Amino acid sequence: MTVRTRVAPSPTGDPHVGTAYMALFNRCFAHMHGGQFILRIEDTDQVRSTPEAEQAILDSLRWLGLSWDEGPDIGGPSGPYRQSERGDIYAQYAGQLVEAGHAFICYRTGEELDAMREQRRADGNSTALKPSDLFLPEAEQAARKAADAPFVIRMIVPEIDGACVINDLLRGEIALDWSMVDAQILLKSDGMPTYHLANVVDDHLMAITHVIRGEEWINSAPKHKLLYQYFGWDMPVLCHMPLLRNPDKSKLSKRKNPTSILYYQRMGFLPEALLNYLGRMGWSMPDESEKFSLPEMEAAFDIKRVSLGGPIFDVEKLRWLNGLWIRESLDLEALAERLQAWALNKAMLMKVLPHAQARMEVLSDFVPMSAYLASGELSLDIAQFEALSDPLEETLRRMQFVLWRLESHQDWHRDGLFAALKHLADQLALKPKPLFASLFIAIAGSSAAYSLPDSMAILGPDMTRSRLRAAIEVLGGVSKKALKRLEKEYAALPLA
RNA sequence: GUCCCCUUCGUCUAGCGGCCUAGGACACUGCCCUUUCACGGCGGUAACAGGGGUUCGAACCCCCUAGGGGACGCCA
Repeated sequence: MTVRTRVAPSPTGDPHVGTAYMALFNRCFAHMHGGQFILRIEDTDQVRSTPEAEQAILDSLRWLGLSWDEGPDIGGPSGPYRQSERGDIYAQYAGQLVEAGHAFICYRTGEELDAMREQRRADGNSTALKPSDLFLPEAEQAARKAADAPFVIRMIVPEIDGACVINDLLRGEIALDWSMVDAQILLKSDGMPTYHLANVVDDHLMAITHVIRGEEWINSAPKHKLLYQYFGWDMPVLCHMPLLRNPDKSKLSKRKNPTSILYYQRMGFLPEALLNYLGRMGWSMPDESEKFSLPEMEAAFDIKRVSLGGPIFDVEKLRWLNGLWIRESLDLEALAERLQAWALNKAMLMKVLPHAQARMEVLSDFVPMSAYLASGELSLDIAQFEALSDPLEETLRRMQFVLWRLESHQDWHRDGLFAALKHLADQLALKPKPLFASLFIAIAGSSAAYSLPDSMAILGPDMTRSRLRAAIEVLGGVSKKALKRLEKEYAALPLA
């Protein structure tokens, strides 16, 4: 038996706890059956994927203590041939389907697709576009081909009433209407495969027998089943895990919660505890013990003990569990080592010292002036914001704008951060100084701190965002109504 | 809007037809321990979404309703 999990780099390059969650359960499942556990990086989007992002994922999974078996190298997009041959093996398979009449070449433009989807939605139908919707008259097809227009390869899907039955290891049979299944793009116009094609081809070539993935994939299972039929390959057993949730029950997202493994690392969670906590999400030990190690979990693992309700990621309980690990599983010596590895080390000092040196008179000055860089959450007081010259409402508004700006910000280095903040200040017709004043309090807990972009760069994206969110709460929070209004204002900001 | 999945304390969960007056853990809270704060110990508040069936018997099986979530991309 060979089990695989697929990990995808996030747009910002942060390794996501959801990835670790899936990897953990895949690993335990493989162990339960004495099989192999393969990790495959899904990396066919040339915009978001970078080698650094891939490396960050692998590093953080290793930090957690997860390991995996090396599967056969099939040279796909994330294999060593990535740069030179890119998606060539997938183009070959897609071409094979076209020849067999299971897929077709589609020259439809984005505008045409949008119009068709809009029409279908207006009619109260699903927005799934079928092959017959997409076919062009022969002359038009020939004309676009002659004009060298960009094209994609799409799969042929049934246009019948009735349902496709999928077997799920935990849920049993699931019937999904064919009407919801669209003529999925298999090969993009850049020649790279979509997830659906890559997924099926990879799993076949790597002899994968079981796939454990997130619930979000249930709806595309019919496409995958169809592809296996078209190719004449055996389909792996599917098992869909529940999705980790934010406290408001929506799918865990960085907009509402810190989701990066790096954040939890930086916050000072032990890898054992984080992994332990993930193991308690939707799963329990037969004896209901709360604290257990990876080997203990593997030894007791049974996929049938997965409960299907989407668990809310509760940082409070994670903290408690982490405390348990610190108290019960580390002696003083080990704890000292953990602290050094965490932040009390020379590398960290070298990052901070350039900013500290000019401000120090005695060595002991260093500790209070740098504490905010190592701290977790700061304890802020609304009085600190009241002392500023701006009204609280205005401070709150700016804080929210900054948070939104940084949520989509990718270049997490001092210059890029400064540029982003400066740009926002320009849009707001402000000098940087008044904008920065409240940010200093949010980020450093005081107006006396190292420079803002430097501080943010050292704190990292999730910690920075988390502190901004905390500041917004201290300022009274943003109601749903206010949020709508602010979103409008934010969208209407001049480009400056 | 269309389809799919899910539904036990605020949260994570145990439970897979009688052992349930529903158990454990976090959080909250009372007491004890303690020079403080934690830790630890002993208690407490708190849940089977609602309505119909099936059954001698239902948290557990079936149906309906409601609620939540997900999917509907040249993202994965």
